[in-house]
Amino acid sequence: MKTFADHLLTWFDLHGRHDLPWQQPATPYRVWVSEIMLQQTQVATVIPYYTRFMQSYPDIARLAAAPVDEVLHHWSGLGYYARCRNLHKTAVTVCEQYGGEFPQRFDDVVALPGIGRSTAGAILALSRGERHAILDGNVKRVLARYHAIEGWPGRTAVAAALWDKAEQHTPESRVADYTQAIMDLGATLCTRSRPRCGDCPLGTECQAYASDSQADYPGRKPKQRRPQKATVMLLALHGNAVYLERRPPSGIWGGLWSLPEVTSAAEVDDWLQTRLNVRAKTVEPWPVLRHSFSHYDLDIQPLTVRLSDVSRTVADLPGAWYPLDQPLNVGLAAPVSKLLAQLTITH
DNA sequence: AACTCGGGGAC
DNA sequence: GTCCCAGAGTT
Repeated sequence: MKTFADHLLTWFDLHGRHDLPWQQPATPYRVWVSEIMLQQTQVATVIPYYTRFMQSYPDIARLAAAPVDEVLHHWSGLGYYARCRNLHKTAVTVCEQYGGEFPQRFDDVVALPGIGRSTAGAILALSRGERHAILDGNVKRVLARYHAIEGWPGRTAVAAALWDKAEQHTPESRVADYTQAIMDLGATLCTRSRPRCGDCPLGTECQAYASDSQADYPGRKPKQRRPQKATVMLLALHGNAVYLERRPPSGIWGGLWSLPEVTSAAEVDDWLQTRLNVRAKTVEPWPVLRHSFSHYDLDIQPLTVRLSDVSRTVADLPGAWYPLDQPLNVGLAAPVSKLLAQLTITH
């Protein structure tokens, strides 16, 4: 009697992905970085970031030694920036507490910041072949269909049922291949829309396929309306430089550099006076830029502000002036990058 | 249990 | 436009 894993492994040898950048070699460090980048992020999006990251930080010691701002610069545009700060924090921890060798015990791995149950399992399974289950978006979809598990996986009971199945199916041998195999199946064949069930090694053992109800699994998240928010971003110009401030570590775009914000155009003069101790020579509005997050829409009103005189600017500014003609070696929020790029063009 | 955290690919 | 992606941390 061939098991779930047997079918999957046979299929994987022929049709799985064997040439992803983090598979050669699949060291704990390289797998770890890939797993963090791949959290809620598609493979095609990650690959160029991963390649650049590995060129700059070929080992964990180099990552730990780098300034967090420089690491965030490599992450800029990838989203979920807490992942990056936790990555750097973990690199420092591993170098200081584990002598630069990634820990091998599951409890030690899952205790590291940014590494949860699934990511810890993936690291140990993929890089060391240890028997641990994973439960990412691919595995959830495959197992929800195979066992016809109803309900949204975000619900605790549904997630628990899926974890149960994930543990049960994980084989004793070839764990690394199996882990890659079930992800590959979900990514290339058991896709969210139009799954290619005719080519699936699981065949009619899949309960969803057997009842032609693939589209019902996994259950959808109950949908909610996105709130609308608005802000005003100031492109405060002093000669060839623009004024940027670092955002607080928590909250949206945490730790990134961004344009200063006010709640309305009427507050611009006030802000310039209190923060920079200057007045505006000209204020020029740009077209509103809509930036959509998964949980709200943000309408950004950019204002170009030319300053009358910056010689009296207060000494201990919370931000800094960045020359527009030089590359910015810091993390920038995506819409801020867009605005600065346009600003550079129009100059 | 619900909320927060990004940006983009696929449709 | 919607949905969701190799999820985790906070409240």
